[in-house]
Amino acid sequence: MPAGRPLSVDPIAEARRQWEQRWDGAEEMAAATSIMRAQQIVQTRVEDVLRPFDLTFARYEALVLLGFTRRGALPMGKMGERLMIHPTSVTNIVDRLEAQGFVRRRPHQTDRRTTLVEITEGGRQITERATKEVIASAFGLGALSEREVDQLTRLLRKVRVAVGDFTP
Amino acid sequence: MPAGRPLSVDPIAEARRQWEQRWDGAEEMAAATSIMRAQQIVQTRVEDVLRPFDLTFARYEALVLLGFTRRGALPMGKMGERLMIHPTSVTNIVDRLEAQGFVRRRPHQTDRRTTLVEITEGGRQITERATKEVIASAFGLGALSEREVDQLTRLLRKVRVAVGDFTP
DNA sequence: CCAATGTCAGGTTGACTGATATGC
DNA sequence: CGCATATCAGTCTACCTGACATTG
Repeated sequence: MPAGRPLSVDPIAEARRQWEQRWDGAEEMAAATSIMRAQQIVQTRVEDVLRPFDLTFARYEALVLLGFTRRGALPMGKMGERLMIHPTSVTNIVDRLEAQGFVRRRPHQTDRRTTLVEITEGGRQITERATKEVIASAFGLGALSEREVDQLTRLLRKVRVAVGDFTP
Repeated sequence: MPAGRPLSVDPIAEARRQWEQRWDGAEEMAAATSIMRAQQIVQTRVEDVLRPFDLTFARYEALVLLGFTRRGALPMGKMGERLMIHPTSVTNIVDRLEAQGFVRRRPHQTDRRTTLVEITEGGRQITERATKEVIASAFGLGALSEREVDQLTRLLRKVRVAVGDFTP
């Protein structure tokens, strides 16, 4: 997964060592760099699993979200809000999912400005099949115990709260 | 920072609740999604700070890396290895940094295949100035205590080891 | 001859900005 | 009228693959 061969020393620990010789905040630098790398690991691991299904992580998340709703449908705007992505990215992602037959656009009953996105039966099926594999991959976090996984979620929740993702 | 307004409930906690009603691995899903979001937060925070310097996170990391070396120079390949990025990405990043005058390409003394990338005086200066601001931003992790920051680094190190980033 | 190094061309994804058509 | 909703065009970063020239 790394670009090259495994290094003989932890590159982040090494950077931290150098950083603290001239600057403050070496701990934050190390944590931030670790987050950047961990994201890459999770994304690569999940996308490797999703590739045979012709899905990316972003499109997979959209399908899962739609599958969670009662009617299997959401307005474009709501999707962007829940997935925390840009409105034009929603358009882009829904375009692709629709071309694959996994969702379809439907007019809203009362508000003709809004477009509803509805998951299709095919979309539901591929979500089920893909999810089995994603779970098996443990999102690339198989090295952590259940306790550590929860600890991680809890720590990162503080970061998300601080930035105003939601009102706790 | 979020795409829309803050939500009234933690979207990840909500996804976890729904996920565990039908599938296994809800804890890993929540942690993985938290990592994805945290990366976005860190990246956005740092890039906001770096924008006035006309630097991206990737280019800033390259400058910091070069500044850490004794001679202020590294072969392209080594840079990609240490930064864990693709060879063509190294070319791209060095192209831009060179156009900005922050690095320059130099031939290697003995191996004429390799290109050395050397940080310039201007590159060093902008690194110093940018770093002051980056430290002040705490990489977007200001909500965590020093202990929590280290805890985070430690947890994510396990993930990196498991994927073979380096030999511990 | 084979391996390593860096570059280039071309394709993909997703994010962003700014403008626009439509409808509340 | 202002505001919301979604789209479109165009730009950008970063990644990847495959090919290539040069050199060890």
